[in-house]
Amino acid sequence: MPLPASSKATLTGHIKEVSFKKGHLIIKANKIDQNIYFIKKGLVRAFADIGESEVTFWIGKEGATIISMRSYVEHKEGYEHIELLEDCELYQLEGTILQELFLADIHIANWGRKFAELELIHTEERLISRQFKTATERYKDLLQNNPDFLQRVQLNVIASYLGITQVSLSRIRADVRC
Amino acid sequence: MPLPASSKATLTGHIKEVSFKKGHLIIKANKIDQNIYFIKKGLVRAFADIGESEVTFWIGKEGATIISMRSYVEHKEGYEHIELLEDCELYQLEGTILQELFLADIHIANWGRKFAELELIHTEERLISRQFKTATERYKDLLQNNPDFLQRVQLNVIASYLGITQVSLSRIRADVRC
DNA sequence: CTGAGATTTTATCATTTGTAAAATGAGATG
DNA sequence: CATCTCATTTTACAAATGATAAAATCTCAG
Repeated sequence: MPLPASSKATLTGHIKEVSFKKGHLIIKANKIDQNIYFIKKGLVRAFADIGESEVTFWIGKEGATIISMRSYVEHKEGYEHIELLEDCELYQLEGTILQELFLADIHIANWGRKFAELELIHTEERLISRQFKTATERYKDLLQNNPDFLQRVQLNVIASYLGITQVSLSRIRADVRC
Repeated sequence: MPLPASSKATLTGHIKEVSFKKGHLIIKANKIDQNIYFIKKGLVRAFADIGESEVTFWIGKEGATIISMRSYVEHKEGYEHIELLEDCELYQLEGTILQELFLADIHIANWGRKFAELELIHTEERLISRQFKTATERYKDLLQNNPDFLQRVQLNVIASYLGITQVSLSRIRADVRC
């Protein structure tokens, strides 16, 4: 979404650069964290605790935006942890400031709208593909669209992201090789 | 999302009421349709053609908003058909007008932002639940949250919406009865 | 280099879900 | 009422995936 120079300056004026080590939990579940981060360098996953286990439902790399969805949208406790899978350099923007900017600057409001809309399409497409594609097809899609994830992310996380067990993923990988 | 009276008046000024019969395809896949509809009365589903079969990935009733997601967001051909499951009364707003209003009225821009954000949370939660809940749990959730869907929607559509076959759904229903 | 711990793969069996076809039910129509 | 059509359920069998445990492989500090 294009932003006029003045709005862009307003935004960047409130941004500071931060970096964290691999393994750091930048956002914790069941807390309100309205901060928004943009990944300059590194790799990150969002996961939710489900009873004993955890479900990874999002992986982001350079260029992606990190938020606690429910904190950002509804100012309530989020359901996800966000963990750095690599050492990361991030741009940080305080959520409270962003909320004010949304109300003050129409270009920023539309930029925020576009962000949510694009994420929405992306999530909806994943939901649809989950609905009719086999695990093997989903793996191949990942291989096609984000081959670097396979190099950079542990397979148990990939398996969770694909909605299967690690053992199933291993079987699929063995099949695909042939 | 609260709207000041003036913005609300602007919006409603551009709205017209329309109604269609059950079975009507209000939005067709592979076309650009930027219109946005609000359901006053009735029931609607969105589905995508996948080879021979179709995947229902959204069901909306009174109060819901109907759009062709990719048309609305990216002004490209949408991937979904939207079909009326009952006779419907709808409020219609032309997409091109709405896009102009987004750029002209900051309150409407933020209203549009909020809409996308809430849809996003809802879709993400469905994706997560799809990732770790069994088909039986998803059926019980639907029973809990939208019991009327079971009365108003055919079971083959419900099955598709839950991401299972109609046979599986029938098995689950037989189990749940016991 | 070596060994401990982490990660990945294999093997086995149980369970879930899919496919196809038949049986049942519920309405509509003549 | 007889029949037709469509929706739903049931049955039988096949395929995919899950659970568990064990083996193989990889990583890296010492």
